[in-house]
Amino acid sequence: MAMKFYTLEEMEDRHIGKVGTPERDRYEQELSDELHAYHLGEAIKEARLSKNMTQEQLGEKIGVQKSQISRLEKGRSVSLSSMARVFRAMNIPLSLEIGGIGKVALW
Amino acid sequence: MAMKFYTLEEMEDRHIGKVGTPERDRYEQELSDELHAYHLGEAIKEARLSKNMTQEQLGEKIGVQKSQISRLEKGRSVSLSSMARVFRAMNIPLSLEIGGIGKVALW
DNA sequence: TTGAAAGTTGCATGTTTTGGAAACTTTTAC
DNA sequence: GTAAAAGTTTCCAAAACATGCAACTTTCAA
Repeated sequence: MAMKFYTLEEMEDRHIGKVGTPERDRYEQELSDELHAYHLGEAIKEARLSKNMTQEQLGEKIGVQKSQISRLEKGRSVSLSSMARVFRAMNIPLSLEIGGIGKVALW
Repeated sequence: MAMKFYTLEEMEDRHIGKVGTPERDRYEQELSDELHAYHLGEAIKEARLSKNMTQEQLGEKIGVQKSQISRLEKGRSVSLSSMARVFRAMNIPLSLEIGGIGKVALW
């Protein structure tokens, strides 16, 4: 008995919605959010290591436990506040760059 | 009867904690978060206007009501996801610039 | 001045983040 | 190979966010 196979795109179209619909945009947004959270976490870690700190030390600095730092570095959707707090503690400049508009310092 | 007056700094020291303590740092962090949220809101608005869109149109684009856009522009601590979603909808590049580390594209 | 369009706010509610504790796992130095 | 240090994960409660909806206010053009 022959079986029909689908491409990832076909499945996404069928189950999430066609490209261009708000639902689909939302889905792709979430996907990329995770990717970015990942990168952000990496960045935090890189920064921390560049300052020769352990998660615990960084945690102390901003008043949270090391587990919290671990979570941030693991990058499960890090908030702007967290980012700002962490980089500020390390005295590393952090800003948002908005194409054609300008930069917004985050701390 | 004479009355003692205090400077803002004195009050902050007394009621929130001396500068340098985690509590105090947290407090000042929150203060600046608000400031930034404000700027971020402004930035969203500026971007939206630069694209000649109403809050309602932008809302439609990302699948939320105009009230939501209003709130974002009013800027009560906007999340990274929101920022990304909004600027992405307007096709405006958005990235985080981390001093000495690099840039992280947010969408 | 008035009606429509644009923007803001209160309320209710579901979701996401935050954070501490403590257990568990991985890495590192002897 | 062991013990300590560093990092991760789970459990769970509290705070912060996101949102729709509907009423309200402001802005603006005719």
